[in-house]
Amino acid sequence: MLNERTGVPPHDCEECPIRHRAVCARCESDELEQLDGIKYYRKYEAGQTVIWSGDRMDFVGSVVSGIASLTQTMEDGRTQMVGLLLPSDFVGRPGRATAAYDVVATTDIVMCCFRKAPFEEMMVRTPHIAQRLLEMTLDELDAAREWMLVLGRKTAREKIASLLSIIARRDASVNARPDKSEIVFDLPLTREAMADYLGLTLETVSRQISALRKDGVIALEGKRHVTVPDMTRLLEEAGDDADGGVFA
Amino acid sequence: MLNERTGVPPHDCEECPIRHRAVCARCESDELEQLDGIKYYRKYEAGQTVIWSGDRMDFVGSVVSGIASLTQTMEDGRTQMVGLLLPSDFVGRPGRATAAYDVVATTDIVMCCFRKAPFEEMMVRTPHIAQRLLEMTLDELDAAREWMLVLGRKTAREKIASLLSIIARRDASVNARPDKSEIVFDLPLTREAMADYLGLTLETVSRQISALRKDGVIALEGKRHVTVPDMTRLLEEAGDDADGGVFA
DNA sequence: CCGCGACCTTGACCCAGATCAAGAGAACTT
DNA sequence: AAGTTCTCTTGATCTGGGTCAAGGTCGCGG
Repeated sequence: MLNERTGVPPHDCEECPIRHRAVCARCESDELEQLDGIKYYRKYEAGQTVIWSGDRMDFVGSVVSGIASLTQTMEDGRTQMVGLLLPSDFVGRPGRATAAYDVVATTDIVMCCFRKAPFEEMMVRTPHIAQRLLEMTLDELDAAREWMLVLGRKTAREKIASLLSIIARRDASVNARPDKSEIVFDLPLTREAMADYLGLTLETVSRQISALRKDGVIALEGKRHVTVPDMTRLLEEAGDDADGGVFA
Repeated sequence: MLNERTGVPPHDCEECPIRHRAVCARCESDELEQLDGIKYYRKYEAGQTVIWSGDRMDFVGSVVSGIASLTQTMEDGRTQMVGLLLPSDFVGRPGRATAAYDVVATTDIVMCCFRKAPFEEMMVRTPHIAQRLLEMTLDELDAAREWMLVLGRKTAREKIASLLSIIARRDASVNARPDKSEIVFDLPLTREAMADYLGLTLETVSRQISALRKDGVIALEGKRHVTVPDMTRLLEEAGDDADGGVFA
């Protein structure tokens, strides 16, 4: 659902009917057009749970605005975020009846949903869509495996730098500023959410962010507004060589 | 590529043309039949690298026998295994020109390969196959995310128990012994490979295996032959409730 | 039979990150 | 404006697992 590796921008609507109406005003006619009546928008507030793991899931859809997360929880309360859902990311799995993870709105979000049965019918009629879904799922798989390296082998500092890189990159693809080399964005996650994503505690997240600030790798205004003066430096800190890794 | 979550046995050939000739002698006529000439078998010895990350990859295929692994490596040598390829698991990604990870033969392996271009042509002609591939990719994605929880939040002991559970389960689905409740199998991985999969060092792996043996959770004969007297106990040690988690 | 190399085990010590604890901002209610 | 709550920071201390080091076991080739 997240698409860090390829970083496909959200507006490639011609070849991406799924993302169509959810994010792109340009597209006016499409297969999905015929689906009106089975398509609906839905809003959730920050902190609300969209679906609980194990629940019946009778829709698929994509995030229009805001950020949601996929989370797994153990009985004793330990939690691990397994995916970030940014605008244009797809939610739900054709052919599966129930949700495998909790989906939680991290900020206020709007989702564009399709009832699952008709969507699946359309998938069978329209091979194009199945192909596109396969493509997207492979992207998600790459992102998940990239993240396994982060979780298994990187230090806390590298983990933070990796996360900031990904967010910076996603943000940059939306708000391109070709004139200036520095990248500015707002962190869409609390320290706790970052910790859940990185397999750390929130205290460690806080300390490492402070350390990166102290070392001039990033600058902070308030708690959430981040400036990255030198992206190459941040990538080095993430343990990726500048042109490989997450940005390949 | 690995399929821990659903644990689909390797012989569902009627609905799984991809696995067809690679693993199942029953299937005699199929789309893939027509592909002879573009299909070939290949052997690798334990330790050999099948493909290097970044290399051009002009085939797809599946593992017939033996075990291979998908591995990522950082410049400084830290490595993380991101997938285990057991017999019947699929390798390669339609639509991608290069390999994203190193594929290494962990034991001697035989692979059944198809040249990629004709395979992709067939995929377009045969929607059935695209659907099946999507299904398999979703399974892999689930397995990868399951593993993110293991890497991010579990203790060393839980990690070992999780890995043993997965191997026991895969093995059990092949060599079902309905008469006895205890499960017996040979570890197909060195301590170092286990460490790379679990995000640990080989010393910690060794210590935790010793601890599980001392506590009667498993029994060892030699270094590789494992007996699990009580699977429920092992699952508890893995931090999964007995009927949830990896075995869901 | 011996020596060698691959694999594994165990011990001693150390450190990155967890845990526990205290408090500071900032955005709300009332 | 004062309280409340949510979020974040920072300090002090503890510990799980990493690191370094020293064998042990087994299979293989000479």
